[in-house]
Amino acid sequence: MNKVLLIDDDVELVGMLKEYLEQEGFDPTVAYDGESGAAHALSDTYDLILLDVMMPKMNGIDALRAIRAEKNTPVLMLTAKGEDADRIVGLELGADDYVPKPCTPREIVARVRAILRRTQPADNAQPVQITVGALTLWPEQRRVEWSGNVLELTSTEFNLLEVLVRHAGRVVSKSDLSLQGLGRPLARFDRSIDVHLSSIRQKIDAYANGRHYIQTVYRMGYQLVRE
Amino acid sequence: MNKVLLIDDDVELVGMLKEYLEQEGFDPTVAYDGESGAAHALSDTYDLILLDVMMPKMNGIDALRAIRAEKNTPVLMLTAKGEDADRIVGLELGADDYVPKPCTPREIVARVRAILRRTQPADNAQPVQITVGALTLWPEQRRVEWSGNVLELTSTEFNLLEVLVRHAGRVVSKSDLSLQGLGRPLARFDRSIDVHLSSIRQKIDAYANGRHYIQTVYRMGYQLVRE
DNA sequence: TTCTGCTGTAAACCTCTGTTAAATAGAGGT
DNA sequence: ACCTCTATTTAACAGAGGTTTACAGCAGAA
Repeated sequence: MNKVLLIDDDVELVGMLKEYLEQEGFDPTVAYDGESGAAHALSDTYDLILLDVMMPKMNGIDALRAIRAEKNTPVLMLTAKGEDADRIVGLELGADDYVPKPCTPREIVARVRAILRRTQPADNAQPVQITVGALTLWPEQRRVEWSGNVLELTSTEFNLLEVLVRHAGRVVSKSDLSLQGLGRPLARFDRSIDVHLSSIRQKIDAYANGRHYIQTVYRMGYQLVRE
Repeated sequence: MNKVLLIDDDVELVGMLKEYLEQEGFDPTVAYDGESGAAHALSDTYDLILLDVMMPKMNGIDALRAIRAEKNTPVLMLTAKGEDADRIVGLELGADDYVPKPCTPREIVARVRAILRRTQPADNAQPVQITVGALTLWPEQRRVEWSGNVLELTSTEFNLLEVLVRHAGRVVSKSDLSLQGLGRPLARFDRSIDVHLSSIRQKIDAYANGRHYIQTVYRMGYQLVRE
């Protein structure tokens, strides 16, 4: 359930929108001016903030500025018609999107969904970080560390190690390694996998003392041992 | 699904653009001259019309005039190089925007989205701003910042970086980069992508200290690292 | 043990990428 | 038309990365 902070002084709109958001499976919190809105935004963690531009006490621009000074929560601005200048200011300050008012709750929720889709990857998304023993691997950064030390791998070496890490503790056949790591089926006398594994091992050995973390399983493939 | 009418006699561009529009979730209809284009526009209801200026039978200006006589459908004009006068006329006649040719499908779709955002704020949700790590990109304004510093990119460099940003954390093949960023399929010995990437990297390196944010994945493509 | 097929690794070889510079193509101005 | 400025593509070469080769060492079977 996504927490949404709704900052707007239009009581009627807020009431309607809050109801609509609840109905659509969100968990909305409400603030009626920029000051208390910003306070809420900073004191709690929200998945998204809906922020009106025109408001008493502290307008949306200043509220956004206050929020952005400390947090990076996605913000969707609600702008009244013809506030074209504000639109640019809003964008420069780092609002993620804007909806021109007047608009229906349906339109707003569509935007909210779009932003959340971007900011929080769906469930089927892969983990950001995979750790096996002393080895930690970040697929989206193509980065590997062995107990804090960065391993300087080439891209193919990284691909192969990634496959092994994802199947840690199980034997991975050369055929699978070739398919997933090199992107082609294993040919009859192809020794590439062996050669790459050899160099990966050498790079790991620089930090691992003695133990062999990548084991060869005769005629079966390779396996990354998990502690 | 937004219905888009595409009126242009450039068969190659139309083919590519149609495909691209479908891919991006639009429902394109095609006409190859002004006369049949205007007929389509008047006989059916579209959310937007893409209209080339230079065409056989009836040019874009006259087609626009014919359409505007009866309908108020948003129109995006495609103008060839140096048709400066035509631009103004086009806008005076009530075109909503124009794109100077040559341009990539990507650029056109960005404009289409911008217009639809104004005319029907709901469905075509597409955030105004995309942030990946220290990098923030505004597709509609064709503007990029690296932690507050504006990156002065050329048009092609921007296109390529935009593609990478939209696929942040995943590898994008040179073939896709060429198609989406340069608007043409990758040829056998084409090194353009590499050269552009090199200069984008240099511009980023001015602000990034040491780390490589655009990684090369040997034989696969490039990947923008995601924090 | 001895034979056979598999694996480890270094080195040769070849392909791909990074980068700079030169050539080409456009756009704007005179 | 011609020149100028800028963006993009092509060309060229150095260097990094990947594959193949070659040979030594190993594992398992007879």
